[in-house]
Amino acid sequence: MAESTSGDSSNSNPTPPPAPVPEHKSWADVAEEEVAEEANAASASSTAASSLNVDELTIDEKKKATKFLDEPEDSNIQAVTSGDTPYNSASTFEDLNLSPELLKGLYVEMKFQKPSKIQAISLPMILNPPHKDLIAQAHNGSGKTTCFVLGMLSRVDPKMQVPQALCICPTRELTIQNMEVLRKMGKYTGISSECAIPADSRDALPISKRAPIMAQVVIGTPGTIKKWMSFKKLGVSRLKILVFDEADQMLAEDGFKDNSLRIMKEIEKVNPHCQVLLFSATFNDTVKNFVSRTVKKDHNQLFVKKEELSLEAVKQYKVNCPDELSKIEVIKDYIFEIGENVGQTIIFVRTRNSAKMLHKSLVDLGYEVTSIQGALDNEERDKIVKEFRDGLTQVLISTDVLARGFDQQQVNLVINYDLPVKYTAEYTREPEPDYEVYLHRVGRAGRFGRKGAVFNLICGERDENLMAKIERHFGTHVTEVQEKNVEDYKRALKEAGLLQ
DNA sequence: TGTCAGA
Repeated sequence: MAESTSGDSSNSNPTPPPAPVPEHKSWADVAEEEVAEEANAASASSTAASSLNVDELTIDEKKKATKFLDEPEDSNIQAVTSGDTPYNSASTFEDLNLSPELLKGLYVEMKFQKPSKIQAISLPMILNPPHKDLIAQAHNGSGKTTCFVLGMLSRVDPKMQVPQALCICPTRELTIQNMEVLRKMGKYTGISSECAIPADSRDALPISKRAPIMAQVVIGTPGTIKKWMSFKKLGVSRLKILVFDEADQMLAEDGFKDNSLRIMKEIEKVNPHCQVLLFSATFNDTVKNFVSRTVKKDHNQLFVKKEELSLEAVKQYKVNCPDELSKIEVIKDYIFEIGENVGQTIIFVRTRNSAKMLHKSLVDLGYEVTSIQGALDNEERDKIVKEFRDGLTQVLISTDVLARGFDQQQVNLVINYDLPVKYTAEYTREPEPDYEVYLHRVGRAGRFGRKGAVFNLICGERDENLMAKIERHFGTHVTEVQEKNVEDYKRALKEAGLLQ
């Protein structure tokens, strides 16, 4: 059984006996506290975690009193490192032995000054030999992308024109977004890259007639990557680093598990030392347990408590609506009316069809909105996202295609037209909220510590229960806004910092 | 049900 520095690896004492926990915990406090939890969770199945030693990473909080780029200073990230490889957190990008070209990209193109907290901790683990696998959880909008993009760019040997880094994302949109970051950051490196997503239908060449991929970095969606690999157009024998963005979804039973595992195994077969990075803002216990068995045994991991994940920057509200129609009225007569100038808005719906219907309803009422969902043509999807990014549209209706990762700083308002629900085969049971999706949706607002608000439109007892469970899960209170009370909405938006 | 694809 585990040896851990928390001193107690038995199940009998899940909470160490510390004094009353102060509001602002020091790193070490949390590390110890959580290690015990971790050990317990892991003990159920004898996983890798059970043989981990815990190094409390030496971060002198006081020395680092200056604010990190984007994360709450007191955010607690629990690090578990395997073996005895010591890692020092990086207080500057210079600490990381990056090439001058990469540094230039970071400072000039990205306009970064210093690593965010997750970057400071994870980058040494990613970049330093022996290049262990890493499972990393970090808050929404905290700079996860930079971590793995930097990892990929810095591992590529510029002299070899073959794929050396591969990143797999759940959606086309996230692939494109990540590629834009990579190209910007790697602008001065000369590293080549290619998106593995379905091409525009017109200039699509059959895969069998395509030249093999030479690009050094490939980012794409699972279907296309699998296809390219099976047609031997994407060689993986020289891969040094494999990244799963939104890893919990990529490895979830009802997500992309099969595809992801197939790709991972294929790579492992020819290339057992390829470093694997798993990044997400969320890892529920089931997935957490599974992924830690999926990667190599001596992996490192970073986790955040779920209570800490709900961004304080984003205020959460709920509106009880007597029926579906009144949801539309709430949106147009109150939220749109009062929140006219608060920035861009994303309205999340559960199904493709409701995206279409709500779009039509709002357009019929004279509002300029667009909508996106997976049934649209790829060209159409790209166009709608571009228009939204360019600020040509203010309101975007979306299924959960955009729930994760979509980074648009002007989005200050998120409306949950439908609450996210976990799909369960046993529909006899009462529905469970999808906590992870909820958190990801909320995270579309308040990017990089900006202000934001989310309105949850509740209809009926079922929704009330779901909402209550969400509140309980994250340990937060979601303020109710009276359906037809203008002042309530105003107060909410003021409180969120979106209204004078 | 939604996310990826393709028979």
